[in-house]
Amino acid sequence: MEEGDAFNCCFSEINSGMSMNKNKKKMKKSNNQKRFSEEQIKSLEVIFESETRLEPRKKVQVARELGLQPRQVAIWFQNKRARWKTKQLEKEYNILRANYNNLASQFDIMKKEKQALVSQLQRLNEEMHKSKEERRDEYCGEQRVALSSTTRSENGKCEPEVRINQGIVLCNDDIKTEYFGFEESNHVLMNIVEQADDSCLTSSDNWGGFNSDSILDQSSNYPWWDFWS
DNA sequence: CTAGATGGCCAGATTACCTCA
DNA sequence: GGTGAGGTAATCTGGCCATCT
Repeated sequence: MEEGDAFNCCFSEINSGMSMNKNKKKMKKSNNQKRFSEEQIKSLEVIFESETRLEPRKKVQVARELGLQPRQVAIWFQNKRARWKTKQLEKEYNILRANYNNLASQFDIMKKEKQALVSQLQRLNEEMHKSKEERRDEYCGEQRVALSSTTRSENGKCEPEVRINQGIVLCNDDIKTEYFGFEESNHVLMNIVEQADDSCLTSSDNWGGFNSDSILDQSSNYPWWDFWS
C-alpha cells in the first residue's frame, strides 16, 4: 500500500463527511455532488474499457484530472465492475437460453421424424407378414399335391394324412427359410422396430423428463453446444 | 524466521438518495 | 403533489494479501 493512497483515502472520508459511526443504523450522505457529470462518467467509461482495475497511482491521477476524490474513483470502479458483471451474466444467460430453445426445437423435429419412421416400419412389417403367410399357404398347397401324387405312384397306397402332416412340419421349420429367403432380413427389421419401441423418444414419460438442467449441467465435460454439429 | 497487527483492496450485499414515468 | 421503480454513489461486511513490528 502506498503512503499517498492511505492519505488520500483518509482525506477523502474526512473531507466528504462520509466517515460514519458504525453504530449508527442510518447512513447520511453529503448532498454536495450526488451524480457525476457527463464528462466525468465519459472519461471513467473510457478508462474502464481499457482497464477494469486501477493502479493506486493511476487512481490518484484520474481523480485529480476529473476533480474527484481517489476514493470516489475507486468506488466508481467497484460499482462499475459489479454492474458490468451483472450485464455479462445477463448476456450469457440469453445466449444459453437461445441455444437451449434451438436445441429443443430441433429435438422435437427429430422426434416427430423418428415417430413417422417407426410407423412406416411397423406398416412394412405387417405387409411383410401378410405376404409371407400368403406365400406359405401357396407353397404348402403345392407340396400337399406333389407328395400325395408321388407316394401313390410308387406304393400304390394312399396315405394322405401322413403326407399332409409332413408338408406342414416342413413349412414350419426349415423349408420356409429356403423358400422365402428373407428370414435374416426379417429379424433385422423386427429388431429395429422393437428397439424403436423401447426408445425414450417414443415414450412421453421420458420425453417429459427432458430438462435444461441436464443439458446445462456444468459438471458434464461434454460440449453440449456441439451436439448438433 | 515466525506470528500477530495493521491497512488496503476486493466482491457482494445493502443503504440512501435522485430521477422519472 | 404523491408514489413506486430503477439507477447510482456510497457504505458495510468479510476475506485475502502485503507490509510492518
